[in-house]
Amino acid sequence: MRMLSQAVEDYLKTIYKLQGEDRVATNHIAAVMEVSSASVTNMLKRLTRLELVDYASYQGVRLTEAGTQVALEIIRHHRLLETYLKEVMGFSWSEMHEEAERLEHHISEEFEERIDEMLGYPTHDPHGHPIPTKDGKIAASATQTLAETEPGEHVVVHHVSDGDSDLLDYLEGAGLLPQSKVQVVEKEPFNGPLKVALGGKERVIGREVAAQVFVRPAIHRTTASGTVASSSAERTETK
Amino acid sequence: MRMLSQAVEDYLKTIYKLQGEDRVATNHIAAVMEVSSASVTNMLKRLTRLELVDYASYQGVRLTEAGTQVALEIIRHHRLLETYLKEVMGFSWSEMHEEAERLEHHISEEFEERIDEMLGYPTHDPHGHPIPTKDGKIAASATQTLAETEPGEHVVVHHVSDGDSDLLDYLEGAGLLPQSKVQVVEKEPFNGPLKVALGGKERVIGREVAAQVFVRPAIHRTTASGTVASSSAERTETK
DNA sequence: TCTTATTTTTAGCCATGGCTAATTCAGTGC
DNA sequence: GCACTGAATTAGCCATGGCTAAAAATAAGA
Ligand SMILES: [Mn+2]
Ligand SMILES: [Mn+2]
Ligand SMILES: [Mn+2]
Ligand SMILES: [Mn+2]
Repeated sequence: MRMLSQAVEDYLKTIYKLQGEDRVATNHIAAVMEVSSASVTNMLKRLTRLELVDYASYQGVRLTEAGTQVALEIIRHHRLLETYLKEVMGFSWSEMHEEAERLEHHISEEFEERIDEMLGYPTHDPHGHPIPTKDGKIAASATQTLAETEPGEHVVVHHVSDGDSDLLDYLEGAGLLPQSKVQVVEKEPFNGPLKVALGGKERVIGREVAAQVFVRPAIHRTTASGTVASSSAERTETK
Repeated sequence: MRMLSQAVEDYLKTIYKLQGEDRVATNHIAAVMEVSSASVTNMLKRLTRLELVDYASYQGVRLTEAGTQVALEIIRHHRLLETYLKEVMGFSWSEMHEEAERLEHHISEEFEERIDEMLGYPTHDPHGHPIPTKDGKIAASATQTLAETEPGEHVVVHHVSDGDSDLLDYLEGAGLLPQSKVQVVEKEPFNGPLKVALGGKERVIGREVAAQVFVRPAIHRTTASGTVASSSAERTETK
């Protein structure tokens, strides 16, 4: 396939993220990408010619298999870059995302390979999002949020929303990053705050924040030393 | 200044490299950049509107002070990136240059700052080319080549040409990289090969290769331990 | 079913940055 | 001073990817 432009790659990535079971609406893409609907229609026609999407006027759009592979390749770049920028280069949450958003379109396969190796072939980025493999497979993510978790339940943070970097700074301070073990102690009614226990301390967090924290049930097991360890069930269904 | 495109940045960089004392010709830029002369004229008009060049029809072009600063900023990115890609990420000579050529247009000031710091604020890239400072100053380079060096002269390799990566691989194997101490032993006439001494061994190299190796006279001094050390006179005139 | 509201597309415009072919300019030789 | 030649510019085209405003299609409500 001929070199794809940054614009084409960003459209494919956006469609990938918006498409669940059903087709994605023109206006939806326009809203997320902050461009006019007319621009979206124009691009969808070109993506159709490139056989990267399956599109019919007024019927919305879906990625073809080829389009999906391109989207996953870009997402792989993005997530490997974020991991590298944060772990190796010490970028903050906000800088990291912005930088990865640009560089994802400009690194070579060689560069991708090097950072993957330097990072020890990570499977998840700093947000806890799965990193697609080189051959375009991606692990499933957790769908349960901390806000939906019932008091008494023991969970492990799987991933956190990557939309708001101020939120990420807050979550980092609160210790609510991927791998953290959390227990919900209490939930105030009427969408009130949650009292959670983590790292031996109790802490109150708002319902909105809790809805951005995705969790998996913790698995309890007794270690050789007799202490109780827990971790999330890591299902790696590739869908 | 508004965000400049990759094309604009590459034109400025090319003009910077071509301009010595006098103005640069349209055809010269076209040849180096492998675009048509018409495209160059078109771009020069736009660069003029942006006040990045001083251009008059049929009279050639020169960078303005603003244009020079942009060019130096891009060259700084390029050379810091090359150093990082080679030293930290283990890229080869050929991959390194290609990668830097693209990434130089897409890294943030933050990224530039981080790699500068991680590298310990280097003054020269792996070719021995000076890295412009953040405030747009650049050290002078050596102008004498090994081919011009007379037998008996002791010199230190200052920088090597960065045009041909196969040549760079060869020079690396020959030990003719920046900082290497070399003595010309013999020069065959009629543009014949040179016999040089370096690292305690003698070696024969072609005149063409020697013309791509830039050197400075070695300064001899006696160390405390009695051995003789030499290094090049590092003049850092910023021009 | 018919009207209305919403979504989407079309039409037409613009900037960027390429290209080829035709023309114009500047310098050299006569 | 004039013709010639090579360099440079102009004219006119194209693809990409934005935009606004108008028109058309679809979905929803009475
Ligand atoms: Mn991100
Ligand atoms: Mn992007
Ligand atoms: Mn280079
Ligand atoms: Mn470049």
